[in-house]
Amino acid sequence: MKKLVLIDGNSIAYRAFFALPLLNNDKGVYTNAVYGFTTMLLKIIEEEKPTHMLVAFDAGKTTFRHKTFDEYKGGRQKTPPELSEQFPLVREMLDAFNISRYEVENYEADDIIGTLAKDASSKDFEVKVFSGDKDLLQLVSDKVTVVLTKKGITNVEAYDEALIAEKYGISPKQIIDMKGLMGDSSDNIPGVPGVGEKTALKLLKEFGSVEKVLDSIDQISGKKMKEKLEENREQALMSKELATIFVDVPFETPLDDLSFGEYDKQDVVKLMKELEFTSLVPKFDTEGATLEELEEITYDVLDEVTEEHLTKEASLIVEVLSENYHQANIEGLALVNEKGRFFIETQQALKSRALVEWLKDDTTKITVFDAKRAVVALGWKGVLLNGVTFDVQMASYLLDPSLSSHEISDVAKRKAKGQVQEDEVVYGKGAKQKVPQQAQLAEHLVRKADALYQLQPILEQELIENEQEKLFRELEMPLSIILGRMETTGVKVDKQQLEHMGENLNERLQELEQTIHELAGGAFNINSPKQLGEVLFEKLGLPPIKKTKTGYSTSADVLEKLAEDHEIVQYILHYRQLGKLNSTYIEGLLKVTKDETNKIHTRYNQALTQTGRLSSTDPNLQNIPIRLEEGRKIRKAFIPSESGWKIVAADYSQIELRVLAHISGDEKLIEAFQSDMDIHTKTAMDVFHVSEEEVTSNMRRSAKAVNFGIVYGISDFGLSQSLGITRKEAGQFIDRYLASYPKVKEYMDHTIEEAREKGYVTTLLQRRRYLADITSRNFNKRSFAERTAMNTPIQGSAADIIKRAMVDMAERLVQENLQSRMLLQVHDELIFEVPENEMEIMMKLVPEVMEQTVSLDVPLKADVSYGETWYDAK
DNA sequence: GCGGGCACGC
DNA sequence: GACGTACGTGCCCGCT
Repeated sequence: MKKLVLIDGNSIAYRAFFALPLLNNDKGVYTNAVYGFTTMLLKIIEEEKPTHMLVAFDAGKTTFRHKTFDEYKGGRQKTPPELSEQFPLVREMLDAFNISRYEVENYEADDIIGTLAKDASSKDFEVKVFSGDKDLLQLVSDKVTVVLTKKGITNVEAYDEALIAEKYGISPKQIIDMKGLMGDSSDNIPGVPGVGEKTALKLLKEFGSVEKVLDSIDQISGKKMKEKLEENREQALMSKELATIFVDVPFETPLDDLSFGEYDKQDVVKLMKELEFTSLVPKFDTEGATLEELEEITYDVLDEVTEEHLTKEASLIVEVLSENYHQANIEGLALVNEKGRFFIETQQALKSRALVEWLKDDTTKITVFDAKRAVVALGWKGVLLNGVTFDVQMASYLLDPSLSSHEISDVAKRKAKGQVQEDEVVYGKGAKQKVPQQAQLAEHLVRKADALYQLQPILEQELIENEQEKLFRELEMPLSIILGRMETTGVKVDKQQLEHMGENLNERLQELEQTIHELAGGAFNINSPKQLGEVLFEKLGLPPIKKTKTGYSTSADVLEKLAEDHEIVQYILHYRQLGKLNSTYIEGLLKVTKDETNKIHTRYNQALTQTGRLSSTDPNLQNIPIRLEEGRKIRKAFIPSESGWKIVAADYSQIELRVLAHISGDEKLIEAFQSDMDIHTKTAMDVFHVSEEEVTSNMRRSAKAVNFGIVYGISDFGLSQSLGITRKEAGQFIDRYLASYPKVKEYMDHTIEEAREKGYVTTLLQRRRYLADITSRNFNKRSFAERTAMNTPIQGSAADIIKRAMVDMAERLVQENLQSRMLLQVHDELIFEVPENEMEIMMKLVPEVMEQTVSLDVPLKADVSYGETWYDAK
């Protein structure tokens, strides 16, 4: 049965406003009425489950009732501005929920509600009216219930005919007569003076209506009462008229257009967050699970998996909830293929011979989401997953790395395939994350697997259209397995070494702290930029060189400029340096080192960066210190996992600039690399027009900074910062560089042009990056997009190359039957652990594979070294 | 739990 | 001339 909920918008907003303290958010906007209104909405949606809904508002000040009685609603307090300013927000909230709202000149919300209640009852709707106003009770019928707020806003009472009879002893229609007699001070309806609720009810029970009471005045006992009624005959009739809800308001919209159900939950959450209704967001999310109308999905829960259920092609979910999938719990599995949709409980799955064999089969074609996660999580449980051929997350990432989410639910939504709830909705997040009961879990996993099953051909087609199929199949998919193996292998650390360094650092930090506090003339938290700023720039009166949003900048480049002014500064810089080492690297690494094995298992994110590089987390092993000797010593703690083995490290020399030489075709650059010159010296020669002998260390330093800028796409501003020169000088520098390498200039212009035409740039192996801002009228946005257009093919192609080298290298290790293991990748560097008897071959093989993995117009060069620790492999 | 400031790598 | 300037991760602080 259809159910229409009608809400008296003004009344509920008023109630909410006065029931709740005058909350405001941090922008100073009052939100208490919106908040109360929203909680009421959520409650109504949850409890009433309406199929149709409308919120009616009063429009304007005057209504047709004012023609009858111009003092109607007179003497009423003006709506406080703190409330009236909230009405637009209430409307916004309703729009987010996609709930109809209506207001019309001349009529009150009551009249709109009355009109619709009448119409809907005649069409066999069940109608529920929500208000704080007793007047509405006159609408009650066998089809219409009126819910009145009692106390606060969510404490309500539902009135049907029986309850009205019980409370007042009259029928709903007689509520109007009651108002006619007793009046209503809040609406300034006069009624009959001297007649209150008691008398009115008594009269109505006896005579039935205002008219009949007036016709029968002679039968009424009490002289005074007779007089009052006689004197106020007209006023009583007028009051009745004023209290009568008008049920024929012009309203064109067909009832069916008031249907409620589909709306964008994101919009609601966004608005709730804007208004800082953070407490409602999770509440809403869990309700959202039932709000979103998902079509039913059928599936089987398999207690026993047999060959019957397994086919060559399938989609698979191996649900790992923890962000870190190493040694993680698997919550359940789901499988979709032409035989059906299946959920398998984890324990059942792991002990099913048929399933485990199927997972191990490398001739199957399995579609998953985040292949590495599934393979690694199963791997830790001793189960091999070998048949993955399609990773939906990876496909989505390659098709457009700029998309902020490659979650199944988002990809499904984007491609309009499959109906999936967001993980966050099903599981919650943060500390409140938990696995739902099996039925809900099973359905969620099956829906995800089903979506993958449907998404796979679509994404595959798009990859083919983009000419990215090869990148996907031959590079990223194999690489994901290789990375998973590297992560699982882990890298061994010398805990005692770390602990020893930690003790030493702690001692020195204490001494430094004491010195700094003494020089500052008091104790403070050196790690707090706020407190440090106060000490340096207020207490000690040093000149503040730079400001941040929140106060003084105390960054290293600022402090370096102040080093001459006060002795304290050098100690602070040193304190910072050692503090960083201690907290991030010593304590940080010890925290993530596995106890039994003393190994660290990082995770590489292969579907994140905009350029195609990897990133590394938990811990990040791509930013272990190297520049300063003090920090570099951390690397002494990274050791081979087997005795007698060594660490071998190989890094590409100037891979980005070689890529630039190749794609620009610049003869001078190519020639420099073919003759294996020091590229920064060469750049200095070309930019400053001097011979090799004439290049000073300063010139080389400048040239190096320019090359750095080219590689990372920095601006003239960025270059000016790194060289400590003006922006103008930096700009001239870049111009001179481009004049020296005309083909580079051509490449830069060409790639920007291409980005403008196509909307994206590509790398050597067809990786893409879309640049929406390339046509922006905003200079900054456009400039940034242009630098990105120039830089991404360089950095991205370099990423392509090392990734391919990793795939090649993994293959060669198998081919050559080597025990050596690839452990880490740091953007242009690969780290291995190698047994003694393979040292000779690896020292030759690794650079060879890295150099030969692609053939460019310039040679690639990889330098290789080895040692007992990562530190020593230099 | 989150944003800001800072610092590490490439 | 604007206005904020390679990316990514993680620590601590200070606020909610």
